[in-house]
Amino acid sequence: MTSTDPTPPLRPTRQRRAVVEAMTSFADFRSAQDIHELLGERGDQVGLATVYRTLQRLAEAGEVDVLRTEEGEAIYRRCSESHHHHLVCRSCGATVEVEGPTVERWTRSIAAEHGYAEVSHTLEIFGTCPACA
Amino acid sequence: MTSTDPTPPLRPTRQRRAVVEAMTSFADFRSAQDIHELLGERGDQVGLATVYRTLQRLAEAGEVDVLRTEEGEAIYRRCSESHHHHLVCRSCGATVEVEGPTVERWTRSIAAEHGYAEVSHTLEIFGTCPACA
DNA sequence: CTCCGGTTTGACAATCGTTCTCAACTGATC
DNA sequence: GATCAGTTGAGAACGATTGTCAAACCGGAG
Repeated sequence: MTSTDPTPPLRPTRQRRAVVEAMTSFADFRSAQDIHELLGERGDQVGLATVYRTLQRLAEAGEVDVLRTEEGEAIYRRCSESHHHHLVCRSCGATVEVEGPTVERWTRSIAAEHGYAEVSHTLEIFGTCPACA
Repeated sequence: MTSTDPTPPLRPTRQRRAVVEAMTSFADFRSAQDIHELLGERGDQVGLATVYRTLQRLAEAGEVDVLRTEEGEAIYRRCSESHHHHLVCRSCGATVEVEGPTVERWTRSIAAEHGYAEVSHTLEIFGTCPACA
């Protein structure tokens, strides 16, 4: 913890590039397995373990968002860098990134009111999108 | 789907009572396995599968809240009946139920703005409680 | 009280998403 | 082209959760 690199150099391998690229090919949340399958169909053979590893890295780096389905499965989606939330269609998965000072302020004040520090929060909105209505 | 009971009668067995009672003995979120263990320590021997089943029933009935840990594990906690959210201590798990019209209004308006209907949402706030600070 | 049919239980197997292992491989560097 | 840390992938291992199914249980009818 004194002088070692916290993040060792990342090599831009064929597999990593393939995963990153695949992430740009859809706009909703997909599971690691889905993405693995998608890669296969495209002809980019990538091991399942590698897909998991890569998604993890991307998530840590804040380049993809991770959500949990009701069943506890992790699902991923590329995302913008700033803090935001999602409005997700329950039926087709169509996702809109949303943000706004209102919630941020509200959560902060609620936390402060109870003396909680280092506040973070998760918020997802679900609904039926216009196309699926 | 025509005349069958959607919810067959629930029998108040020893096991079910034990689980319900155990749920009142702590205020933070616990995993099914934790609760199973807790029951064992108390002397209330209940099968793990039964604990899972019972917690599921309770959750469906809205008598307990279910959350997912970062790792995807389901954790449970008894809760009040009305819609609310949680302010959870990252370090000790101490939980406060919070609510307020602000977020409810905000999510509704955001959803409306994008034409999403039948809106619901999940929101959890994490922080360090005063005792752990 | 006893019998009966549906409910519940629990030990154990089976799923399934995810992570681990480890030998083979790759790419940047000298 | 030799070197070496970072990577990969096949398959085993894991851990939470759910399914299976025979035995135990319960409450009402007789």
